[in-house]
Amino acid sequence: MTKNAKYILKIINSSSDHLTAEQIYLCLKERNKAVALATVYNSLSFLHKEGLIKKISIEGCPDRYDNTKRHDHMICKKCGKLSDITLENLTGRLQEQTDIYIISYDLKIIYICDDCLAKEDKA
Amino acid sequence: MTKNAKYILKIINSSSDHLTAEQIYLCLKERNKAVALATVYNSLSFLHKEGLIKKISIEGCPDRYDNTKRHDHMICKKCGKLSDITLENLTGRLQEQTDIYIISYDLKIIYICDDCLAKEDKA
DNA sequence: ATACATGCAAATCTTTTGCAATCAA
DNA sequence: TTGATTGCAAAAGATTTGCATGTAT
Repeated sequence: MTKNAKYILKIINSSSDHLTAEQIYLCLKERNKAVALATVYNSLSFLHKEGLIKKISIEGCPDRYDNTKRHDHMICKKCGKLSDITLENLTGRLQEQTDIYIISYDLKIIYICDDCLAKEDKA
Repeated sequence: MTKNAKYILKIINSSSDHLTAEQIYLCLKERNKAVALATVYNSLSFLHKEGLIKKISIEGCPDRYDNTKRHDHMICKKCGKLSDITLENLTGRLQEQTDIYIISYDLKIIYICDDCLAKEDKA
């Protein structure tokens, strides 16, 4: 694992946001650890391949990177905000419904966040 | 709804595959309904905005377009093949676990398809 | 006549790659 | 010294946009 990959992993694991490659790049720069954006992408690919980070693809947005602690995601239909949610043993519940062996899953719940609900109420 | 959008919607609804914009473009060409790829994208955006089609984003692949009949997806971890699966009232089950009002969800189950399992067994 | 739909090319954005320079074992 | 790591620029691939033209109401 390279020095840069380590920094990046640390950033991802210590952030509660879901960072894009660009944000991670800027974050490294701020900490005076200059790297090329291409190197960030390369390191992210490596970390992802090794299963050390999770990659979240959302249509129309750059990919986001997340820690691997098990949790699911919710996306606000209005503003696109991404937040975490943890559901109880969903793999088990899914597994009950199919014979196929489920390795893992990727769930995004679509909802409307409180901010957007408040805005709607006003209108 | 424009003429092109109608054709495209028909193609998506009558296909059991999950087509990319490019495939839809080629499909139209075959049927002698020439359109520009940009127009396909524009029509797809429109259809998606109107909720008439579903968009599936998978990392590293072009987006795929799907009919809106409720069903979920499985992705083979090895070969990336995308298939359909229908789960019983998952929204209800999810809703039991959270107070947030769930509009819908997007689930991808990660598994290993039969073909890839067979290949693994041989090796 | 007006507003929308189209085709084409060019622009954009994210991500990957090639290659030369650098670093570490 | 050898091979991996980096930075930079350029390429690649998917999607969007600008604009001039065409079409339908």
